[in-house]
Amino acid sequence: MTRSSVASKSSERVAKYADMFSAMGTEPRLRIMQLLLSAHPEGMVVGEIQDELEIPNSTLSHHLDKLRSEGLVEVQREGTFLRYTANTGALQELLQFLYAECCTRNKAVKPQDIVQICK
Amino acid sequence: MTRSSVASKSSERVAKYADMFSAMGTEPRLRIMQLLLSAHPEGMVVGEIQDELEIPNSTLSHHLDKLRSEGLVEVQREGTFLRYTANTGALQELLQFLYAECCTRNKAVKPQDIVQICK
DNA sequence: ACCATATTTCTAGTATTGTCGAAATATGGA
DNA sequence: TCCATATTTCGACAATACTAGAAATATGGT
Repeated sequence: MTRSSVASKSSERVAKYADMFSAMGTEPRLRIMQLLLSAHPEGMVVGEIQDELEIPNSTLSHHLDKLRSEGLVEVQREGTFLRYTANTGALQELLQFLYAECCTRNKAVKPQDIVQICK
Repeated sequence: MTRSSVASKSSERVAKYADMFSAMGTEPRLRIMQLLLSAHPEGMVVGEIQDELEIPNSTLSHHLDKLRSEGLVEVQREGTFLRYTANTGALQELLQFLYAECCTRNKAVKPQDIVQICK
C-alpha cells in the first residue's frame, strides 16, 4: 500500500467517525438515540418514537434516515410498521474510538474515570 | 423545581452534549482534537497545528473557536503565540455520557467490549 | 516608534442542514 | 379493488456552517 493510500485510509476513517459524531450532533437526533437505547434491543416503531418526541413525521423520517445512513440505527419492516433499533456495534466502535483517543493513546483521561468494571 | 423546569434542564443537558458531538462532527475538527490529544498535556500553538494539518489560518482559527466555545479545548497566551490544549475534563464528561447511555443504562454495549482495565 | 510575526476578525460566497406541509408510496385487511 | 394506517418522499424555505482571502489586532523585540 502506498503512503498516500495509507493516509487516505486514515482520512476516511476519521471522516467516518466525524460523520457519526455529526449524526448525533443535534438535540432531536441525540434524543432519538437515547430513546432507542432505552428500548434496546426491541427498538421502537416510528409512530412510538413520534408520540414520545413529538416531532412531525416528515422531520422525524429525515432524522431517522440520517442516523441510518451513518449506521447508528437499523431498520426492519413489520407489516405496515418500520421498527428502528440502535446499532450497538456501531456505537461500540465509536465509543472505542473516543476511548482510544482519550485514554489509551496518551492517558489524557484515565479509564477509571470513565468506568468501574472491577467491583 | 417544577416539572417543566426538570424537563428543560434535561433538554439543556442533551442539547449541550449534542453540541459537543457536533463540534467533533467534521473531519478537520476531529483531526484537531486527535492532534491536541496526541500532544497532551502540553498542547500546541496555532502555527504548529496549521503546519501539521495544512488548513488556512482563518479557517483554522474558526474551527478552534468552535471547539473552544463548546468547551472541548482551552487556550492560553504565550507571548505572541496562543497555545491550545484538549480539555480532558469535557472529553471525560462526554465519554461518560455516551458510556452511560450505551453500557450502564441498558447494557446495549458491554463495558468489557470498550475497555479492559482489569489486567 | 517601528517592525516582524502570530493570530484573529471581517466579509462574503457557497454549500449544507433542519424543518415541515403536502403528496406519494407501502402494507394489510375488508 | 378499495380503504385505512404507517411511513417516506417531494418541494421549498430559512438558517446555519464551512471555507478562505484580506484586513485588523496583539505581542515582543530593536
